[in-house]
Amino acid sequence: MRIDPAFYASDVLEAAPALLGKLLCRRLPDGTVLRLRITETEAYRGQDDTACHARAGKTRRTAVMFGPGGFSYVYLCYGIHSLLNIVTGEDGQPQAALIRAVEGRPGPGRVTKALSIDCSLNGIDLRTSGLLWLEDDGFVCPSILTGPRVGIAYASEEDRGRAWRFMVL
DNA sequence: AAAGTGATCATG
DNA sequence: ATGATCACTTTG
Repeated sequence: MRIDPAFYASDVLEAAPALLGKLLCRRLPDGTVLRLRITETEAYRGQDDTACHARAGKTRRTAVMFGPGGFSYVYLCYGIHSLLNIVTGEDGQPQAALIRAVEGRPGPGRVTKALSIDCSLNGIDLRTSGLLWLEDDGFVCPSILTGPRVGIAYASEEDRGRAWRFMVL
């Protein structure tokens, strides 16, 4: 079943680890439905987080992060890879959880490749969309590891040190 | 170790 | 219009 809409309003520091074990679901243009279990996420939290895209304020690209939780934030990284984030939190607080890996697909670029996700899926309402959504099948992760986020060398030392990366064993 | 790739955003 | 900057992957 689709996850509770209220889930998306929670703070990203709760939501990002809670996404582990959930099913990322995608209906392809040909009608095929793919379901892949989330195994790794990272939290990006607010304008004070120097690693977060929202740090410089609201722009066209980051606008969806400033809205309420429950929407997709997809952007192109390094000219090649589309990266998928789940926007969380209340309206006005820019937060999102990056989906870094799903079962059998380590790497945020591989996740979107496996599910055929690109920037055209930015801003999707995950609570109602038939193209992209999340499901909870009751699976509970046996244990969760945390660590520093990846690829944010430009962030402040303090923010680089935060253990906002979450992975299943 | 480093290329490859293109949207994005701040400059002018 | 131009240029720097990337929440990555693959190849050697």
